[in-house]
Amino acid sequence: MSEHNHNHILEKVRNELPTDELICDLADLYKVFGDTTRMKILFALLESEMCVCAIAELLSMNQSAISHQLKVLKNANLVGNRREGKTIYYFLADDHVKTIIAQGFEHLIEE
Amino acid sequence: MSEHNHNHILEKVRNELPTDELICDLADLYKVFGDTTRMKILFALLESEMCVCAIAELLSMNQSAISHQLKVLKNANLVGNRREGKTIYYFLADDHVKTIIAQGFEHLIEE
DNA sequence: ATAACATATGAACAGATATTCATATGAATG
DNA sequence: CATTCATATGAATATCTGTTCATATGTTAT
Repeated sequence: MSEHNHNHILEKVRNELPTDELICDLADLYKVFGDTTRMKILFALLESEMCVCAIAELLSMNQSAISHQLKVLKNANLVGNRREGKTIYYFLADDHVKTIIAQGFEHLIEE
Repeated sequence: MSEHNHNHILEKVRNELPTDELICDLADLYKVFGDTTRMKILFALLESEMCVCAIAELLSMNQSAISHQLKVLKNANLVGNRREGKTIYYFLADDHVKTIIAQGFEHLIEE
């Protein structure tokens, strides 16, 4: 245990930290963006709504994998879906996806 | 394999998809935000630069865990550090951290 | 030089996560 | 109502990830 006295800073920072719950929620949200498959799905939906099997074909992955990931995206309220007969179309839920991705982009290009 | 014909959409979307490499880089960036410990560290640094042991004390975690996570943050160019004698201070590398977190926030509060 | 302190690193382990396979649900159609 | 098609779901598995422990590096002071 260190006797280093950073108590001033600690107190200051501690008061400004969000609650554990909020931090968890935020981390959980970003976790959703932190997977290649889901990121590809989001990019695809950025262009057009798509049904599950079209996404699967696009990414050359099996239908089950895509379904599982769409569920994750839906739980995070990043996508919505609508039924049309047998097929279910998925689409981006709101514009945050676009802005969040754009922000990441900007960070990357600055190296 | 489905005989459903979504070939029009597939072609359209395929042409707009970023390269696998870019998508991977983006996912890797968000992965870094997708962990509670790292998120807490980022929030702390948002207030003030801090040395490793101060962060460890703040989060009640051992020094090694914090060091490992700081390395992850540094590899993603999200934090930088400077040495002052024995102690090493970490700080946010740029303003993207702030804007990326803010964007996630906005999504959360909209439920 | 040696001791003490701050941080970094590597190996090991436990817990989380993505994909696959098999199967279930649910809608349309003959 | 039985079959087919589109999607969803649960269990199993293999991989990845975060933390811990032990130890190494590097700096300061005696």
